[in-house]
Amino acid sequence: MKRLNSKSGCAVEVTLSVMGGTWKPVILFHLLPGKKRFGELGRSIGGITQRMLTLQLRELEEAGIVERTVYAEVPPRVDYELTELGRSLQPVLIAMRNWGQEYSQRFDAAGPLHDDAEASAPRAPDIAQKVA
Amino acid sequence: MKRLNSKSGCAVEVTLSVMGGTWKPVILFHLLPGKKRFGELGRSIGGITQRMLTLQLRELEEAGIVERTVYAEVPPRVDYELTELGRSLQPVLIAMRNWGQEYSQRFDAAGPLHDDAEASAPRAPDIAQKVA
DNA sequence: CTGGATCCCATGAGATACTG
DNA sequence: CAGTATCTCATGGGATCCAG
Repeated sequence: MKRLNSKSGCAVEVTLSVMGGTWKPVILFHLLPGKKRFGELGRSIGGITQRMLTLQLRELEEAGIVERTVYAEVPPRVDYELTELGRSLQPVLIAMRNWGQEYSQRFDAAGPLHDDAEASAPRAPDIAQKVA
Repeated sequence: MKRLNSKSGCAVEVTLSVMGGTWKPVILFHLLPGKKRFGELGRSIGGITQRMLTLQLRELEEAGIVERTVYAEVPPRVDYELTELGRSLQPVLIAMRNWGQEYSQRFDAAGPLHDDAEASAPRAPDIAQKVA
Protein backbone atom coordinates (compact mmCIF):
# COMPACT_ATOMS: atom_id res chain seq x y z
CA MET A 1 0.00 0.00 0.00
CA LYS A 2 1.12 3.44 -0.70
CA ARG A 3 -0.45 6.85 -0.55
CA LEU A 4 -0.79 7.92 3.03
CA ASN A 5 -1.58 11.23 1.68
CA SER A 6 -4.56 12.33 3.75
CA LYS A 7 -4.20 15.52 1.86
CA SER A 8 -6.25 14.13 -0.95
CA GLY A 9 -9.21 13.93 1.27
CA CYS A 10 -10.68 11.17 3.28
CA ALA A 11 -9.55 9.54 6.43
CA VAL A 12 -10.27 6.12 5.03
CA GLU A 13 -7.05 6.41 3.08
CA VAL A 14 -5.08 6.96 6.22
CA THR A 15 -6.42 3.75 7.65
CA LEU A 16 -5.72 1.91 4.44
CA SER A 17 -2.16 3.13 4.40
CA VAL A 18 -1.67 1.42 7.73
CA MET A 19 -3.76 -1.72 7.54
CA GLY A 20 -4.39 -1.98 3.84
CA GLY A 21 -3.42 -4.96 1.78
CA THR A 22 -4.48 -8.54 1.55
CA TRP A 23 -2.88 -9.89 4.66
CA LYS A 24 -2.67 -7.18 7.25
CA PRO A 25 -6.29 -7.19 8.31
CA VAL A 26 -6.25 -10.95 8.64
CA ILE A 27 -3.06 -10.91 10.65
CA LEU A 28 -4.37 -8.22 12.94
CA PHE A 29 -7.62 -10.03 13.39
CA HIS A 30 -5.81 -13.13 14.51
CA LEU A 31 -3.82 -11.08 16.96
CA LEU A 32 -6.88 -9.60 18.63
CA PRO A 33 -7.18 -12.41 21.18
CA GLY A 34 -3.65 -11.85 22.37
CA LYS A 35 -0.01 -12.42 21.60
CA LYS A 36 0.95 -15.18 19.23
CA ARG A 37 4.16 -16.74 18.10
CA PHE A 38 5.29 -16.51 14.50
CA GLY A 39 4.47 -20.07 13.54
CA GLU A 40 1.28 -20.07 15.52
CA LEU A 41 0.16 -17.00 13.65
CA GLY A 42 1.03 -18.58 10.34
CA ARG A 43 -0.91 -21.71 11.12
CA SER A 44 -3.97 -19.92 12.36
CA ILE A 45 -4.10 -17.78 9.27
CA GLY A 46 -3.50 -20.58 6.81
CA GLY A 47 -2.40 -20.06 3.26
CA ILE A 48 0.10 -17.35 4.01
CA THR A 49 3.73 -17.91 3.21
CA GLN A 50 6.48 -17.30 5.72
CA ARG A 51 7.79 -14.59 3.50
CA MET A 52 4.55 -12.65 3.39
CA LEU A 53 3.94 -13.12 7.06
CA THR A 54 7.37 -11.75 7.82
CA LEU A 55 7.06 -8.82 5.46
CA GLN A 56 3.64 -7.79 6.61
CA LEU A 57 4.55 -8.13 10.27
CA ARG A 58 7.57 -5.94 9.71
CA GLU A 59 5.44 -3.24 8.16
CA LEU A 60 2.93 -3.45 10.95
CA GLU A 61 5.72 -3.22 13.46
CA GLU A 62 7.13 -0.20 11.72
CA ALA A 63 3.72 1.44 11.81
CA GLY A 64 3.53 0.89 15.54
CA ILE A 65 0.64 -1.50 15.26
CA VAL A 66 2.29 -4.65 16.53
CA GLU A 67 5.15 -5.25 18.89
CA ARG A 68 7.73 -7.90 18.21
CA THR A 69 9.39 -9.64 21.11
CA VAL A 70 12.40 -11.84 20.60
CA TYR A 71 13.37 -14.24 23.34
CA ALA A 72 16.99 -15.25 23.51
CA GLU A 73 16.22 -18.92 23.72
CA VAL A 74 16.89 -22.11 21.89
CA PRO A 75 14.87 -22.89 19.94
CA PRO A 76 14.16 -19.32 18.97
CA ARG A 77 10.91 -17.81 20.10
CA VAL A 78 9.38 -14.64 18.80
CA ASP A 79 5.97 -13.39 19.51
CA TYR A 80 3.82 -10.63 18.20
CA GLU A 81 1.34 -8.60 20.10
CA LEU A 82 -0.88 -5.68 19.26
CA THR A 83 0.21 -2.36 20.66
CA GLU A 84 -2.34 -0.05 22.13
CA LEU A 85 -2.58 1.59 18.74
CA GLY A 86 -3.09 -1.81 17.19
CA ARG A 87 -5.86 -2.64 19.58
CA SER A 88 -7.56 0.57 18.61
CA LEU A 89 -8.13 -1.02 15.23
CA GLN A 90 -10.43 -3.56 16.79
CA PRO A 91 -13.65 -1.80 15.79
CA VAL A 92 -12.58 -1.88 12.17
CA LEU A 93 -11.63 -5.53 12.29
CA ILE A 94 -14.76 -6.52 14.11
CA ALA A 95 -16.89 -4.63 11.65
CA MET A 96 -15.18 -6.52 8.86
CA ARG A 97 -15.72 -9.82 10.54
CA ASN A 98 -19.35 -9.09 11.21
CA TRP A 99 -19.99 -8.16 7.62
CA GLY A 100 -18.23 -11.26 6.36
CA GLN A 101 -20.31 -13.41 8.61
CA GLU A 102 -23.56 -11.88 7.54
CA TYR A 103 -22.58 -11.98 3.92
CA SER A 104 -21.74 -15.66 4.18
CA GLN A 105 -25.00 -16.43 5.87
CA ARG A 106 -26.92 -14.47 3.32
CA PHE A 107 -25.61 -16.38 0.37
CA ASP A 108 -24.94 -19.64 2.07
CA ALA A 109 -28.31 -20.14 3.68
CA ALA A 110 -30.26 -18.42 0.96
CA GLY A 111 -30.03 -21.19 -1.54
CA PRO A 112 -31.15 -20.57 -5.11
CA LEU A 113 -32.59 -17.17 -5.83
CA HIS A 114 -36.31 -16.80 -6.21
CA ASP A 115 -37.12 -15.16 -9.47
CA ASP A 116 -39.61 -12.89 -7.81
CA ALA A 117 -36.83 -11.58 -5.67
CA GLU A 118 -36.73 -8.00 -4.58
CA ALA A 119 -35.45 -5.35 -6.87
CA SER A 120 -32.14 -4.89 -5.18
CA ALA A 121 -31.40 -8.57 -5.00
CA PRO A 122 -27.71 -8.94 -5.67
CA ARG A 123 -26.39 -11.67 -7.85
CA ALA A 124 -24.66 -14.22 -5.74
CA PRO A 125 -20.94 -13.79 -6.16
CA ASP A 126 -18.66 -16.74 -6.39
CA ILE A 127 -17.71 -16.83 -2.79
CA ALA A 128 -20.95 -18.25 -1.60
CA GLN A 129 -20.16 -21.83 -2.40
CA LYS A 130 -16.79 -21.96 -0.79
CA VAL A 131 -18.25 -20.85 2.46
CA ALA A 132 -18.73 -24.22 3.97
CA MET B 1 -7.74 -9.40 -4.32
CA LYS B 2 -7.91 -13.09 -4.40
CA ARG B 3 -8.29 -15.83 -1.86
CA LEU B 4 -11.89 -16.09 -0.91
CA ASN B 5 -11.06 -18.99 1.23
CA SER B 6 -12.99 -18.53 4.47
CA LYS B 7 -12.23 -22.14 5.10
CA SER B 8 -9.10 -21.11 6.85
CA GLY B 9 -11.17 -19.46 9.42
CA CYS B 10 -12.08 -15.91 9.68
CA ALA B 11 -14.84 -13.95 8.12
CA VAL B 12 -12.52 -11.02 7.66
CA GLU B 13 -11.25 -12.68 4.53
CA VAL B 14 -14.71 -12.81 3.05
CA THR B 15 -15.04 -9.09 3.52
CA LEU B 16 -11.62 -8.50 2.03
CA SER B 17 -12.48 -10.54 -1.01
CA VAL B 18 -15.30 -8.11 -1.69
CA MET B 19 -13.96 -4.75 -0.61
CA GLY B 20 -10.26 -5.41 -0.42
CA GLY B 21 -7.71 -3.49 -2.38
CA THR B 22 -6.40 0.02 -2.41
CA TRP B 23 -9.28 1.78 -4.04
CA LYS B 24 -12.48 -0.05 -3.24
CA PRO B 25 -12.91 1.17 0.31
CA VAL B 26 -12.25 4.73 -0.78
CA ILE B 27 -14.69 4.47 -3.64
CA LEU B 28 -17.35 2.99 -1.43
CA PHE B 29 -16.78 5.59 1.20
CA HIS B 30 -17.35 8.34 -1.31
CA LEU B 31 -20.54 6.66 -2.42
CA LEU B 32 -22.01 6.58 1.06
CA PRO B 33 -23.67 9.97 0.76
CA GLY B 34 -25.51 8.89 -2.35
CA LYS B 35 -25.21 8.31 -6.05
CA LYS B 36 -22.42 9.93 -7.94
CA ARG B 37 -21.43 10.26 -11.55
CA PHE B 38 -18.25 8.73 -12.86
CA GLY B 39 -16.29 11.93 -13.15
CA GLU B 40 -17.67 13.30 -9.95
CA LEU B 41 -16.50 10.19 -8.17
CA GLY B 42 -13.09 10.46 -9.75
CA ARG B 43 -12.71 14.06 -8.69
CA SER B 44 -13.84 13.51 -5.15
CA ILE B 45 -11.42 10.67 -4.70
CA GLY B 46 -8.48 12.40 -6.25
CA GLY B 47 -5.41 10.63 -7.48
CA ILE B 48 -7.22 7.72 -9.02
CA THR B 49 -6.89 7.14 -12.73
CA GLN B 50 -9.88 6.62 -14.94
CA ARG B 51 -8.70 3.16 -15.67
CA MET B 52 -8.57 2.10 -12.04
CA LEU B 53 -11.84 3.76 -11.26
CA THR B 54 -13.49 1.88 -14.07
CA LEU B 55 -11.94 -1.44 -13.16
CA GLN B 56 -12.74 -1.22 -9.49
CA LEU B 57 -16.28 -0.07 -10.14
CA ARG B 58 -16.79 -3.01 -12.46
CA GLU B 59 -15.66 -5.43 -9.79
CA LEU B 60 -17.85 -3.80 -7.20
CA GLU B 61 -20.75 -3.99 -9.58
CA GLU B 62 -20.10 -7.64 -10.22
CA ALA B 63 -20.05 -8.27 -6.50
CA GLY B 64 -23.44 -6.64 -6.15
CA ILE B 65 -22.08 -3.77 -4.09
CA VAL B 66 -22.75 -0.92 -6.46
CA GLU B 67 -25.31 -0.38 -9.16
CA ARG B 68 -24.39 1.23 -12.42
CA THR B 69 -26.96 3.26 -14.26
CA VAL B 70 -26.41 4.41 -17.81
CA TYR B 71 -28.56 7.18 -19.20
CA ALA B 72 -29.04 7.22 -22.92
CA GLU B 73 -28.14 10.84 -23.24
CA VAL B 74 -25.64 13.02 -24.96
CA PRO B 75 -23.26 13.71 -23.42
CA PRO B 76 -23.18 10.32 -21.77
CA ARG B 77 -24.13 10.13 -18.17
CA VAL B 78 -23.45 7.21 -15.88
CA ASP B 79 -23.93 7.12 -12.19
CA TYR B 80 -23.04 4.73 -9.48
CA GLU B 81 -24.98 3.99 -6.37
CA LEU B 82 -24.57 1.61 -3.49
CA THR B 83 -26.95 -1.31 -3.45
CA GLU B 84 -28.52 -2.39 -0.21
CA LEU B 85 -25.67 -4.83 0.17
CA GLY B 86 -23.25 -2.01 -0.46
CA ARG B 87 -24.85 0.16 2.16
CA SER B 88 -24.48 -2.67 4.62
CA LEU B 89 -20.76 -2.04 4.42
CA GLN B 90 -21.21 1.34 6.01
CA PRO B 91 -20.19 0.25 9.52
CA VAL B 92 -16.90 -1.02 8.15
CA LEU B 93 -16.23 2.15 6.20
CA ILE B 94 -17.19 4.38 9.06
CA ALA B 95 -14.98 2.45 11.43
CA MET B 96 -12.13 2.95 9.00
CA ARG B 97 -12.80 6.62 8.69
CA ASN B 98 -13.01 7.09 12.42
CA TRP B 99 -9.75 5.34 12.99
CA GLY B 100 -8.06 7.36 10.29
CA GLN B 101 -9.29 10.56 11.83
CA GLU B 102 -8.05 9.69 15.27
CA TYR B 103 -4.76 8.51 13.93
CA SER B 104 -4.29 11.71 11.99
CA GLN B 105 -5.09 13.80 14.99
CA ARG B 106 -2.67 11.85 17.04
CA PHE B 107 0.26 12.17 14.70
CA ASP B 108 -0.63 14.90 12.30
CA ALA B 109 -2.37 17.40 14.49
CA ALA B 110 -1.72 20.03 11.89
CA GLY B 111 -3.81 19.12 8.89
CA PRO B 112 -7.57 18.88 9.23
CA LEU B 113 -9.19 16.57 6.75
CA HIS B 114 -12.16 17.59 4.75
CA ASP B 115 -14.71 14.90 4.66
CA ASP B 116 -17.22 14.95 1.90
CA ALA B 117 -19.17 12.02 3.22
CA GLU B 118 -20.04 13.87 6.35
CA ALA B 119 -23.69 14.08 5.49
CA SER B 120 -24.56 10.44 5.87
CA ALA B 121 -21.54 9.56 7.87
CA PRO B 122 -21.65 11.61 11.00
CA ARG B 123 -18.95 11.08 13.52
CA ALA B 124 -21.70 10.65 16.03
CA PRO B 125 -21.38 7.75 18.43
CA ASP B 126 -24.54 6.17 17.04
CA ILE B 127 -22.52 4.46 14.37
CA ALA B 128 -21.38 1.91 16.89
CA GLN B 129 -24.19 -0.34 15.69
CA LYS B 130 -23.15 -3.91 15.32
CA VAL B 131 -19.61 -3.29 16.28
CA ALA B 132 -19.89 -5.15 19.51
C1' DC C 1 -18.44 12.58 -20.57
C1' DT C 2 -17.42 7.87 -19.93
C1' DG C 3 -14.74 4.79 -20.59
C1' DG C 4 -11.98 1.09 -23.78
C1' DA C 5 -7.25 -0.16 -25.64
C1' DT C 6 -2.29 -0.31 -25.05
C1' DC C 7 2.05 -0.10 -23.19
C1' DC C 8 4.87 -0.39 -19.24
C1' DC C 9 6.63 -0.54 -14.68
C1' DA C 10 6.43 -1.54 -9.60
C1' DT C 11 4.89 -4.34 -6.27
C1' DG C 12 2.35 -8.19 -4.28
C1' DA C 13 2.67 -12.72 -3.62
C1' DG C 14 3.82 -17.86 -4.28
C1' DA C 15 7.46 -21.66 -4.20
C1' DT C 16 11.61 -23.40 -2.62
C1' DA C 17 15.80 -23.74 -0.45
C1' DC C 18 18.90 -22.41 3.17
C1' DT C 19 20.54 -20.85 8.07
C1' DG C 20 21.41 -19.09 13.09
C1' DC D 1 11.66 -22.07 15.17
C1' DA D 2 11.81 -18.02 12.79
C1' DG D 3 13.23 -16.21 9.62
C1' DT D 4 16.49 -14.88 4.70
C1' DA D 5 17.49 -15.33 0.01
C1' DT D 6 16.24 -15.99 -4.66
C1' DC D 7 13.49 -16.71 -8.48
C1' DT D 8 9.36 -16.20 -10.81
C1' DC D 9 4.82 -14.87 -12.12
C1' DA D 10 0.47 -12.25 -11.77
C1' DT D 11 -1.68 -8.19 -10.74
C1' DG D 12 -2.13 -3.46 -9.53
C1' DG D 13 -1.70 0.67 -11.10
C1' DG D 14 0.07 4.82 -14.05
C1' DA D 15 0.20 7.29 -18.68
C1' DT D 16 -1.51 8.12 -22.92
C1' DC D 17 -4.32 7.94 -26.77
C1' DC D 18 -8.62 6.91 -28.88
C1' DA D 19 -13.90 6.49 -29.40
C1' DG D 20 -19.13 6.31 -28.92
